[in-house]
Order: sequence, then C-alpha cells, then structure tokens
Amino acid sequence: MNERQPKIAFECCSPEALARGLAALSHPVRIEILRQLSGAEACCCKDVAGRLPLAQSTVSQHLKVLLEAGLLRVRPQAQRSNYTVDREALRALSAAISNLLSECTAAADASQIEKN
Amino acid sequence: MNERQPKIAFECCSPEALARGLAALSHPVRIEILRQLSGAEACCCKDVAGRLPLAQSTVSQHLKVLLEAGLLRVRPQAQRSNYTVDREALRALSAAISNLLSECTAAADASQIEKN
DNA sequence: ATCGTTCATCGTCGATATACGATGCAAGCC
DNA sequence: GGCTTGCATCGTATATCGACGATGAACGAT
Repeated sequence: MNERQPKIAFECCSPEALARGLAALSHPVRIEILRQLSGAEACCCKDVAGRLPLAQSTVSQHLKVLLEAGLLRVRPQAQRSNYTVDREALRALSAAISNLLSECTAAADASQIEKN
Repeated sequence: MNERQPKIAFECCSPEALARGLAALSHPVRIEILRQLSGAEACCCKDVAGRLPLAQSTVSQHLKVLLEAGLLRVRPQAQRSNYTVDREALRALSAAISNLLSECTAAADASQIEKN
C-alpha cells in the first residue's frame, strides 16, 4: 500500500539534505528536546517548556524545526500535541552522518599514507 | 581572543559542544569542502574555490569555520595554506553523534514498548 | 456558555550567518 | 627592485535564526 513512511523517507544523500538534518540538530536546545522526548520525561510542548528556561512559543518553534526536519512526529491528542521521535529518521540520519565522516576519515587515511 | 584553540581532542560531550560541531557541518558547502579535502582533489583554498561557484573570500571563511570547529588543520606552506581534515576530530564527532542518536532511538524503543 | 489549558502562529527585535568585492600581506618569480 | 599568486581579513548587504510577548483557535471541564 502506502510506503512505510508517509513522508519522504528521510533523505540524506545530497549535501543539501544532509545539511538540513544536521542543521536541525545543531542547537543545544533541540538536542535537549530530543533527549527529553526520547525518554519518558516529556511528550508535549508544555512538558518540554517546563524543563527549560524558555518561553512556550520558543519551544514550539524548536519543535517545529525538528518536525519539519522529519525527526519528530506529532499526534494531536485532546488539547495537547503529542510529540515522538521518529526512530527511523534518526537512524537514517545517524547512518548518513557516520557514512560521510567515515568516508572522509578513510580517504584522509589513504591520502595521508600516500603523502608520506 | 583565542583563549582556547580546539586543537586538542574534539570536545563533544555537552549539548553545546556537540551542537557546535554539528553547526560546522550543517552547510552544504562545508560538507563538500570536507569531501574535497579528504580526497586528493584539493588541499588549499584556491583548489576548493576553483571547484565551487563561490568567491575565494567565501571559501576562506568556510574553511575558517571548519578550522575553528576543530575539524581541520592548517599548515602554511609557501604562499599556500595547506588544509587537511582532522581525522581524530571527525571520528570523535561521528561517535558523539551516533551516541546521541542511538541513545534516543533506544530510549524511544523502550518507551514505545511500554506504552503498548 | 464560560473558563482554563495547551498549542501554533504572528510581529518584532537583536544577533548571527552567508555572500561579495576590496584591500593588504607574505612569499616566490622575473 | 617590481610582479604575480594565494590567502586572510575588513566592510557591507541581505537573509535567516532565536528569543519574546501577544493573540486566537481547539478542546475539556465546570
């Protein structure tokens, strides 16, 4: 039927797509939010905001960034919005990053050896 | 000004430090620069600039960002500046990222199971 | 129906990022 | 000595980010 991922399966091959994923992660608050959501500590905007010295609107914006990067999913539930991490997307991003970086280190190893 | 040059052991434990490393990577041009430097394609600013549709000054700034993030090393050589990727730093960053993301996916797995 | 709660969005503001050309410096070449 | 090359930095212009308060919508509770 539908593909397993309703959204575009996390795209991280092109430098642009990879950079987008990295940009979403490259803020301490968003890292902390990811940690909170992945634990049982928080699941909605208010919970997260209650654990951070930030206004609710600011947290909502960070959640939006993570959501648009495809790293979170949201399920409206009563007045709340229930956020969960998208494990598949995180795995894909992690793989893409370690792929990039291991390419670089491997190639660097090779050229380093050549130059010696 | 330069109190502390991040030459030594890439620091990526705190969310702030990790976010700094990710921010340095989160630009398509800088990803491309890393790729070029890690191959044998380029090693100095002019080489990189010659392969990108960017001004030399812009490339120089991107190199500076990567340098200050501790992902590159530079060795002045004649008129050139010889840039090389810091393999140790890349490995440390890669490890820190995959550590963060696997923490999140693991925790998410656990809480997902609990909730079912 | 009214109130309280939760959230997303808007407008704003200052800070930062990204790009460029111009300029100056250091090193090699004539 | 001049000239060229390669680079970093400065100044500047524009765009985007990150934060806030205010506001309105959606919904449950009273």
